[in-house]
Amino acid sequence: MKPTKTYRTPDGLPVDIAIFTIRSRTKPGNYKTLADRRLNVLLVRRSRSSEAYPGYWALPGGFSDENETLLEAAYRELKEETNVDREVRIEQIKTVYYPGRDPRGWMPSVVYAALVKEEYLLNLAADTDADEVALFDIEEALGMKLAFDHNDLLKDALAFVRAQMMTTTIAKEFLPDEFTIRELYQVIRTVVPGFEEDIANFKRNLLATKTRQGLIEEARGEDGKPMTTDRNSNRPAQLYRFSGYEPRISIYNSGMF
Amino acid sequence: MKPTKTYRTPDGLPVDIAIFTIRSRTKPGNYKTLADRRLNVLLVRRSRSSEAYPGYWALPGGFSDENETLLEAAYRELKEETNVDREVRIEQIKTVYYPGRDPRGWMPSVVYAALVKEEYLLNLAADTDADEVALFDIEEALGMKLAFDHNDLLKDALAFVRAQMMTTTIAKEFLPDEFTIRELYQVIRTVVPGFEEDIANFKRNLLATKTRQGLIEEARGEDGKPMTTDRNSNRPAQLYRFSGYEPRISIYNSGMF
DNA sequence: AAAATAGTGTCTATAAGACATTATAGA
DNA sequence: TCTATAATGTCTTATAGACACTATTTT
Repeated sequence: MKPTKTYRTPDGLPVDIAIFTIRSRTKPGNYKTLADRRLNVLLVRRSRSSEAYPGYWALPGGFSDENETLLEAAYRELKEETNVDREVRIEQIKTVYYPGRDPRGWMPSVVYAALVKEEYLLNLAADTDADEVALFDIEEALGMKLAFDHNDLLKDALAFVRAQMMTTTIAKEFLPDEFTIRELYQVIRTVVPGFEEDIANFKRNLLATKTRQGLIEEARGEDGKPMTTDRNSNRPAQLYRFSGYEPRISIYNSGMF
Repeated sequence: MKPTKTYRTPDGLPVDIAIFTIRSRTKPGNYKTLADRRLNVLLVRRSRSSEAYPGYWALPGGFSDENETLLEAAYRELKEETNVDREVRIEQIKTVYYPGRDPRGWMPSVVYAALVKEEYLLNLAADTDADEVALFDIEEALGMKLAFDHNDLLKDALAFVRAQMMTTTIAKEFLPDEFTIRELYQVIRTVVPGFEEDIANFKRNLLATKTRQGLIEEARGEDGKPMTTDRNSNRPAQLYRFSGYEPRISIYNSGMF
């Protein structure tokens, strides 16, 4: 029941944001080869001793104010930390509070995850203020002792992104509009290492069949000719794009519903 | 960036909860027949003119305090509204805030959904306080003008429950441990009307096959004999239970991963 | 030729979907 | 005999999964 009470207006709701990106590193070698991809997360460090966890790395965050939505606050955070101002997918993960989660007192947190293309983060260091900002391999970040309960929050955000990776087409947030089968495959595996498939079958499963819409389709130029790329190999590879079909899957019928 | 500021501690975070149940109504007639099932949601009405929306129906809600978790607050709400104190599945849906959502000022809300078995709600009226409490057919509730933005919150909670219904075994929250195929089918259809399958194929898809684990399995008594019920029909029907297998589905391979 | 990725082809078991039919029990 | 649900059976066809093989381009 909503008790009758007089409200003291709080200053704003804390918002923390796990900013994920996939970094590609081209392997050295005499031949063109597939880049290494690693899932990274952006962390910040505040050294001021006025902070509760001085010197600890933490998820970036701040206070939403009463003149903005929570999502707007998340975008503002993203902008402040990375100077990224473009169309970026941001998902609300969860809201947490439990007694003692912040030594300063009553402090809930609304956690968001942002999925950012690597290219958008090129000028990362340049655009942030005096605080330290860096990208970490996700495994490394999970192994660090982060400020507050940010290890838990990061774990939750990661689980969310993993689940989304398998059930939606967020893979596109980490890929250019046109991509090769192996790039897509690699992005999925980067986020969900357990995923493993025969590439040939993988591809066949994604293209349209007689009874099923395709998740992806061949990219064709204006002339109607198939588009290819040789960025990953000497032999040019067909480019694909997502078809726009977003299947809704179900455990109760093996098809879509 | 977390600004350095002094915190005024808020009173607590508002929590609203959409309490869903499926009500069965046995159809009159000379022969035993499948009960009608309807998805219902619990709403409350506060008439005090001190309220912001006096006389409007609303999702039950209240303030979490700094000595409890948000989930505990949701369970407390559930208990206060329905006197249900048992194992009930509660899911956090989302947290909302935008300027102007509450005329009284800065007022976010953490929204939960609870899935409650009908039997638990038998003594509903008896156990609540002076405020009006009632169950509404979901369609009816969506058609009403609810207090605040509760129409939106309800819609979100419903969408969440529908998605979960198709991708997890929450159907069990609305069923006894042992159920017939048609009961399960009916529960799913009650929540997701678009779902439609040939019952024979539906059943075959849920049982184990040579290459796939079963979602459900035949219920057998201690003597090893198949358990049946005649609650829906004159001819006894086989009872089933969920096997405990929770498939994780993916759009990238038609099997599970 | 070597290296690396790209792409094709084929075979088989299986299960999905459509549909028809039979069974059971009580009124 | 009627009503309602329960249960079984069958046929066809697509396709998932396994695996082997060929192709292309640059160094």
